[in-house]
Amino acid sequence: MAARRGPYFCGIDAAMDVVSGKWKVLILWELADHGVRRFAQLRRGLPGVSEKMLVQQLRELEEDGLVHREVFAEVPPRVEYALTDEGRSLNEALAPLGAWGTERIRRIGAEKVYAS
Amino acid sequence: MAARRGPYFCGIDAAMDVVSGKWKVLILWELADHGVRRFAQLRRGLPGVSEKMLVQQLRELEEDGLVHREVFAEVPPRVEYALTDEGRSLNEALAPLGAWGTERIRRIGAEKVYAS
DNA sequence: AGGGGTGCTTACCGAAAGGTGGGTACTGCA
DNA sequence: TGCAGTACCCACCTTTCGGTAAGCACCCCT
Repeated sequence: MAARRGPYFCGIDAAMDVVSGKWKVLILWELADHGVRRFAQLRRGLPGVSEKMLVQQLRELEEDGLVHREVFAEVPPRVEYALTDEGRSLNEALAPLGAWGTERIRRIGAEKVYAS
Repeated sequence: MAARRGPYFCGIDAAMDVVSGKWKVLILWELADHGVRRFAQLRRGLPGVSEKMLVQQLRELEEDGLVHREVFAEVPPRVEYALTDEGRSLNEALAPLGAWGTERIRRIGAEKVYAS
């Protein structure tokens, strides 16, 4: 990921920078839905994601301050992911876009196949 | 561009599909700002965009029904671009995201360099 | 006659994104 | 004994994205 972080043309540009990545918004969505999630739970919640991609996107979201990562020194290892305040506010800002997309799916008839 | 158009996990997924592309949201923004724009006007309004990319992104936005393209059989040729109703509604859905991005820019201090 | 503007198209190329398949160190269960 | 689960990391490879440069067909201005 290109790690731009500015300079930006405008706000949307900045937001898109942080949110671009095949799984980012889906991860945000999943975390907003369930609160705290473990790695394997996210993996199961996002059908089709590879482990590499999931790690990568989570790390980037963490770097950008949207996701909080907490490691428990246990065996077997446990790592929990949750949204930060900024992540939650981003999700709220994404909500209208999600609604628009849902409307669009309805219009063009592209059904979702995966259970949420 | 991968031309997915479904199946989607959810609304955001669908919206992101339509909006992903380096210049798409900027084009939408520009058209929302000025109403009708000609090719060269858009080009000048988006510093750094190449002609190829601008054509490509405009065509995709047109295919997705967000932008209306009207060709006038004149010489020199004239082509006008404008948002469709769906494009306008997408822009409205993007507004909160834009606001979030602006807030974020303020927080992390990544200044925009280009005049809007 | 030459340069610039109009709105594109095509070919090529490098970089980046994303997928595949392996390995790790440890435990619990059968 | 051997397989599954935990949460990753690594090297490699392919696909896609986006940029560069050129051409086109016609016009106007100087």
